[in-house]
Amino acid sequence: MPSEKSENGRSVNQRVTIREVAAKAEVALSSVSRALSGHPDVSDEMRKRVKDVADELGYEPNLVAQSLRSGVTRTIGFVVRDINNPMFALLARSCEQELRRNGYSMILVNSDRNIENENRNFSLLRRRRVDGIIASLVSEDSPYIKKNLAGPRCPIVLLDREVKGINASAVLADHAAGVHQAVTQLIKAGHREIAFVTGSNNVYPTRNRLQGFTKAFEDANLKVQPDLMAIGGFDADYALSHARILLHRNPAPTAILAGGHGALMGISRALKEKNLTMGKEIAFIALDQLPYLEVFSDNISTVYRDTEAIGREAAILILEGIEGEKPRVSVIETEFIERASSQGSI
Amino acid sequence: MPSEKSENGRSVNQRVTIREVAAKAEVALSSVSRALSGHPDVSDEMRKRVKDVADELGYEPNLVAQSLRSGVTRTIGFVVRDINNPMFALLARSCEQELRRNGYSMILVNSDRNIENENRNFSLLRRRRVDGIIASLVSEDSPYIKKNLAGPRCPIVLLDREVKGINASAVLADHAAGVHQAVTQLIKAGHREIAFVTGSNNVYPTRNRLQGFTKAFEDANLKVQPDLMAIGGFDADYALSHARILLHRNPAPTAILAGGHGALMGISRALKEKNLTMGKEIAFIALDQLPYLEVFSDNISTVYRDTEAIGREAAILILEGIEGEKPRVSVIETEFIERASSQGSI
DNA sequence: CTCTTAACTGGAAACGTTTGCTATAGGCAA
DNA sequence: TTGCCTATAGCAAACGTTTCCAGTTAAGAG
Repeated sequence: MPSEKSENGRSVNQRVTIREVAAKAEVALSSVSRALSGHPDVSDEMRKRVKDVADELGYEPNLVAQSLRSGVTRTIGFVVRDINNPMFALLARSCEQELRRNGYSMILVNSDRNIENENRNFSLLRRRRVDGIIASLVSEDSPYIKKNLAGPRCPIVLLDREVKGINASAVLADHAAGVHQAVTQLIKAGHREIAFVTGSNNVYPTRNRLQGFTKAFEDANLKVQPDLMAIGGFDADYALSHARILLHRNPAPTAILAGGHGALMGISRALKEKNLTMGKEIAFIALDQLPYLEVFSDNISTVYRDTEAIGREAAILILEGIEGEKPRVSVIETEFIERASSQGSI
Repeated sequence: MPSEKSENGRSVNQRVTIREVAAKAEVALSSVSRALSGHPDVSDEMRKRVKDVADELGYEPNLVAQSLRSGVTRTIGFVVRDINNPMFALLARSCEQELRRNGYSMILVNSDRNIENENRNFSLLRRRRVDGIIASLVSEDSPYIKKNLAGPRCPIVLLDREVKGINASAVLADHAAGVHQAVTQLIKAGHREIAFVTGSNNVYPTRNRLQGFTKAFEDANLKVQPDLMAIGGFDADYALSHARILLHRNPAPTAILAGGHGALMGISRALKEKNLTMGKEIAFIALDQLPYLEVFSDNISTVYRDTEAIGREAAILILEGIEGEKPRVSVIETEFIERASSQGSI
């Protein structure tokens, strides 16, 4: 392994460039470039000669220079609304895997539920000249949204967001179907006071879930009770305060749906305060694929969506965009998985 | 907000360059560069003029070109051994936050517990000319390790790894102390058959933990029982098969320590198979800060380490390295947090 | 034997910045 | 007035690649 030793007299701090390879191989720069990049106009002999010298010198092409010249960075930006939500870790991971399989790297940036941060993140990624951006937006109507989504030559994939007037690709989960199944099941089991804690109404998943929720009541010829729906924020503190109110209601809810990680955190704290156990005194259903749920407790009923599939699909869509294909929307199914916690005391 | 509209006649696909800013402001390229980068040799009038034009045109400097010219990418590579371990999500997140606060981006790559992947990851990051690499290595003696850690001009921070003959910085957790506390506590409570499932011996954390483990027995004038120590792999399957063996032992262990995420997964499955509950028939202690533990069940005793502090510290060390400071090792304390699960049936 | 063509190879210009050096202008001291 | 210094601005050369274009060689056709 000759490339391991610090190459004759040359300083170990200096990186070897294509120029040195060319010199040592006694060929032109352009030939080195072609030989190593798999260009067809190169003789076998030349290619071998160059490759040998490159290996010998431990040449590693400078991707920065390649990017500048070729205009392509082979990098995708991933803007995530709230990295504290473990669902996004799962999502980003599967997405990164798929991208890497296709020769792309990922730069992940976190907006921390803040629109200004989000805007800065987009700007950063543009300055880095990423080839595409996958984004989980804080909201669907930020003042910067037009600027950031209609950018020059940079395909966008939106995650679970609908922004009108933008032709970006998107991966949407069909939350409504799973929620409909779940609530229908609860109703069948005799539940009537079904509470729902979920995010704010200005994003697609909330709207979509509520559609499924209300439709389940309609289909059962029941009226949905508005004061059992806590809509307005994804964070745990919000969920906690609203869960407290819900639990003190009269009549008390006999079942409760948690719309995502934050809601689950808040609700589980509120339940503990009242010494209630999920699935015992109150039926409980979690939305989203929360990795720790599957990992640790196997009795929580869930409206499942395949988060890793979403990540992969996002990668596929962004690669399509880079290839110049038209943006398109991809829908991921959800499914109610019934386990012990949705039984409750009824 | 004039920069939002697609700037007079110019194609929206073309990015505006420093050259166009210079032309429109009727000054030299170099003046634009200096004005925007805060160089001192610029008059106030020039700076204002340039900034106004830059804003007007929506100029966003090309970081690729900047990097090529300046030799600095303001990017840190993060090589993670196994992204499936949720601890790393936590770690990477806090690290990224700290880096970003200092104007750096992070590229995260996953080795998937494979040495070849790890080697490729290092190579990729070098080609991208990252300014530094933070790495959680698969093992401490891969054949590529010398090449990858003694690289040119690129500071390295190792996470929980000791590699001799390399002068890289490192963040090490003092696992031994926490494990010692935990085991001592168990012994005091009357436990004698204490099992330990942990990773392979060729990495620092395992060795370090075992030191704490055996020392606790020595300090109590007891002999550690080698057949209760399952050493050899971090993955859940390994842990599962070994936990099965341990649970069938005679006399059965009355307490069990899980060395990290994989071990915990395996053990919890093995316990379920035998219909045992953590903290009931068998005392249970988890090592590492596993986010889902804190989040979901509040009764698991833990040898806690502040994972986010590790991430921050890694960021600090890598930034020091970039500043040209000498590598150094930073130690993070661990602490036994006693909760219900370590009571067991004794 | 010459001409055409194919198959390579080399030279040099770009990509968008930063930065060292040089030039100009005005201010101030002599 | 002259000379020098300071503050500022411009020019042009890098950074390490890719890629267009032109040139060379050898082979095959006539």
